[in-house]
Amino acid sequence: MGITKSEHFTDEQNELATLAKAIGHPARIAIIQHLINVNSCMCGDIVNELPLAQPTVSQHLKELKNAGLIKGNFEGNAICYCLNEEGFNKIKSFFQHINTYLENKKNQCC
Amino acid sequence: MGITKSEHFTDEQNELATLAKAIGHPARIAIIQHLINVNSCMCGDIVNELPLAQPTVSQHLKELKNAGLIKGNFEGNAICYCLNEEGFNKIKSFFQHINTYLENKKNQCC
DNA sequence: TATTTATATTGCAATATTACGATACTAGCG
DNA sequence: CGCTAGTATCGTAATATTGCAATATAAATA
Repeated sequence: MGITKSEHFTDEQNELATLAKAIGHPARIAIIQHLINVNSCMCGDIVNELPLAQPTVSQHLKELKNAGLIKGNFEGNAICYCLNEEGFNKIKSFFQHINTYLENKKNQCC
Repeated sequence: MGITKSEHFTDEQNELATLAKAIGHPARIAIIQHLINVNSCMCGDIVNELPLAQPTVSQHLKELKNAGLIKGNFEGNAICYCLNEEGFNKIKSFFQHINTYLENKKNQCC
């Protein structure tokens, strides 16, 4: 139905899913990578970096912001975007957990 | 349009997005967590663990499998699913890159 | 072979996402 | 104030995702 039954899952599961989903689009991956490359904060010229129209980029930025993966500060009439540690820290432990498990597993199955 | 302009992005960006997208659903997070918990491989009783109907679970498993995050082996008439290191390793370096960046950044902006 | 068990596939309805043109909003500048 | 540059929001079309009932498939077992 296109509707996710979030109420049946734990808060942690829903939160991790929201974060992963926000990352799950090539344009948003590109935005994250670009924010890492231009070490100092970037503003709206992210639009120039992407093959997408300004409203579309704006929408992607909004989703990353809502998920807590980036933050944006007003600087005059422009906006300075950068990565938000908080969001990434939340996913970090999830993947660390998986990696630890996979390292110890040693093909017990499959 | 619901259509992603994948052709405008790099293979790496598309691949990372596909992986993240596959993880970006609470049911699929739950499946991954369950596969970690029951250290030995699980079969179809994942269905019993989730508040979803069997066809829905089957569909989620398929998506995780297509993304390369799990694999499934036939064992008699049942199927043994487990995590697939390959898929997780691909995301690993992406997040490590981000973490290294964030650790060195020290609030230069925003 | 018929039955059971385990899983996948099909088909469809409901909803979500993606993309963009048009437009609105906001801050700085002349 | 009027204008411009930078962003956000609205509205809408196209497509994707989610979920499930019904059904198909496959292996084991009686």
